[in-house]
Amino acid sequence: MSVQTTRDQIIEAADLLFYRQGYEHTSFADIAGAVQISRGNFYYHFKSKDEILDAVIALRLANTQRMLELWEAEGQHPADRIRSFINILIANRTKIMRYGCPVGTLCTELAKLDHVAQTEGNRIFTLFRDWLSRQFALLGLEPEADALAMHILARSQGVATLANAFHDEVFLRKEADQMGDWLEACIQKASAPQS
Amino acid sequence: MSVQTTRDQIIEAADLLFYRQGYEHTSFADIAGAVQISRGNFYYHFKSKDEILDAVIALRLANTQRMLELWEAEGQHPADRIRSFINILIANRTKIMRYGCPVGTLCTELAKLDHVAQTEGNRIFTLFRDWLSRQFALLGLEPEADALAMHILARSQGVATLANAFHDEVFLRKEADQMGDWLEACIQKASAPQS
DNA sequence: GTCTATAACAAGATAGAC
DNA sequence: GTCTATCTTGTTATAGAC
Repeated sequence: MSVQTTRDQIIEAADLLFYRQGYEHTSFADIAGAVQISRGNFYYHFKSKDEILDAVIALRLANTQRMLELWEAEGQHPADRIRSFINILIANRTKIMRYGCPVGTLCTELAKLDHVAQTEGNRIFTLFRDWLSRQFALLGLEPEADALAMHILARSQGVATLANAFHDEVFLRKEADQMGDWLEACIQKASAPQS
Repeated sequence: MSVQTTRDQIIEAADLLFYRQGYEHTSFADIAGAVQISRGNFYYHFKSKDEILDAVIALRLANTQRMLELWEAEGQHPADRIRSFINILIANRTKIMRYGCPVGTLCTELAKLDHVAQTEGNRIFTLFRDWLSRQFALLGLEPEADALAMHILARSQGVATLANAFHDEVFLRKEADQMGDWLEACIQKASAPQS
């Protein structure tokens, strides 16, 4: 791991705490404790708590972008890439069952707080949405590509919410499988002649 | 409207505020302001904020129970009853787009706060789950009834989350329609011979 | 100039005594 | 019902170390 500036450490600690405890429930004292610096020292790096949130969202946007580009490079077929998306439910199942989806829970919280960063937070969703939409378009499902992207995005959100509430891994795996089946049906439909 | 005790007024006001602003972001002062009583007087009725939360959850449990019994009485066929469930997305679309699903957002917040009332809050989900499961069983989908209940519950949660983030009514309506289609396919499958 | 720690601030919270 | 106590929050001011 490369050398981290104090600023980066703050952002990283805040990122983790915002995910685990929520934005509002995380105080400067919490972050300061994690980074091992004094509370007041924060203000050399950030002018306000909102600014830390902005930085965390920017980090998540960058990380998401990078992940999507990786999936794009790794998956030859668009269907493989969409499977990479479905697979995050499995790969992150432990965290999801404990803390929910990082994107969904943040956007939900910001909406409830009527926070100014709401729009910026939703851009993480938009990143997934547009990327998925492009994959479905590549599958030849052009006119409905965005609706299909929103559909699978919603499915994953719902699964995360219930897996979090019920701490149910069997349910999570079963639903992920069903999303895979649904994808297969989409591909079949794309390669079938127009009805 | 019948006469309300002060206690009932507090619970009702807290119920609304917890939904709109979230539990943690709602203070005693907020509730007191809504009910037009002094902060101290509140103490006569509730010893702590957690106690108000318990009462709010109890109210929501009772209201949900009543609603499910109504759907059961109104709908002759189990499919009609499940359609009543799907229809709440449409009926409450304005609130959902502004504040999300009352059940999902509360359970998500309590999970993040690691709150003691988490288990009690999840019982609202369980109420829907068991009721839906019974309806699917009545449709003759016995062994998979609970999985189907969880599936449609997850779908509705995902739709609420994304409709809230994107404030997209068209999406919400389209997904509700698709849930209706999915239900039809379930019924078909139930009446078809074993494969 | 770069970074950090300490102290104190006002506003807000819950809790509770009277 | 009023009034207070105490704690925590985000924030600022200031002073010191590298």
